[in-house]
Amino acid sequence: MGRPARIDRDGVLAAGLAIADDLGLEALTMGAVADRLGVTPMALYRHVVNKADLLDGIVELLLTEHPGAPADAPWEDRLSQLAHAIRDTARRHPSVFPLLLQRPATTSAARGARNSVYLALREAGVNEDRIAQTERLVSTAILGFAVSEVSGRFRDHSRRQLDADFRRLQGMLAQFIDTESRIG
Amino acid sequence: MGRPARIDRDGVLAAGLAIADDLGLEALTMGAVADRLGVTPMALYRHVVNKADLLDGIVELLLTEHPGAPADAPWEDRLSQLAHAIRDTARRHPSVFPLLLQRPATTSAARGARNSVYLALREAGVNEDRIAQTERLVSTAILGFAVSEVSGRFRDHSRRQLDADFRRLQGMLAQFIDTESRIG
DNA sequence: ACCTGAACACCGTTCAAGT
DNA sequence: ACCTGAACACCGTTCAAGT
Repeated sequence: MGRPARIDRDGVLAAGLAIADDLGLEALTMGAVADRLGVTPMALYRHVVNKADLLDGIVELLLTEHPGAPADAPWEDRLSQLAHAIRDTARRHPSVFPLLLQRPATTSAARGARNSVYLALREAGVNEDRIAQTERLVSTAILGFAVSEVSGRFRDHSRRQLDADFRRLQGMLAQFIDTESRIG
Repeated sequence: MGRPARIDRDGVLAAGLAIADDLGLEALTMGAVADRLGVTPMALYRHVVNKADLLDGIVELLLTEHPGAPADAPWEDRLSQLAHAIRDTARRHPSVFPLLLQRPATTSAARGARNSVYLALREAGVNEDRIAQTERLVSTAILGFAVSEVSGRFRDHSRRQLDADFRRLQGMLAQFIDTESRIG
């Protein structure tokens, strides 16, 4: 006989993300998530297979957070917007974001994000058989910077300085893409 | 009345690193470290203040692992050697290495590594007031790539492909430094 | 000075039992 | 179908006690 579910997977993931954002990754326990949902820890196991699955789901949330850039803007602007969106996501979720650099981007949300970059690089004139490699290097540089920034590696630097660093990083990547497109 | 110490801090850190290397970060418990040293977990607390301190110490070990590049080689070679040394360290310690991106590089070992890059950039002709920023971007790109590689983000790519990516990354950074040196 | 035994609060996870 | 109570193995950490 069915009982109406009081919690669901999305709710569990959202509660977990909120805890990590507010209190840090080590405060993200099954008990804390359960408390926030008004339920016992054991109830969570119907909705996530274990804590690793919970973490995977939370990281996946980050990828679906921002919509893709408008397709009509010039590719330079779209790439720049994408970079800023990544940086903003990192700032909103400093505890969870670093995990993005540590798992294979094989989910459909990850593929979607990657494809936005592919489209822009194609439009930039990068040769087809160089696009995947160029995307890896560009994305890795942006992610690496965002992780460093939100997890404290640049703790001693001002926001102003980090903004300047980020602009310079974007300049470096633009130059790189430009060179790639000439190799064609 | 003194009793000869059976373990010391360096031994504790080394044992911890070995466990993380062999069995992964989640196997790195106070109990596992103690077992490896033939001692009870409580004995560790005389040599590390707590588990966070143990982790900090282990990460610090990574920085002192490889000696600086020979100072007489041309700066391009020194920078390239440094990049390869970082990548090698990442491969030797895939579980612990990602933490490097997540803490402020304020220890003396970190300062030493950073200074090697400063020297090379100065020799490359980068203007003094641009050197620190250039170092941050170059180091972050290398670290970000190395972390991605060893923690599974590029799981689906062959070693051959990743070697090619790394070469391309170094090319991008060389071009960047070249541009910086022209701005002078 | 250095290590241990006992003890505590907490954590992830299971399983049978309740509704 | 969904949640809970009881239970288990494990974890980090403390403190007083042993040598």
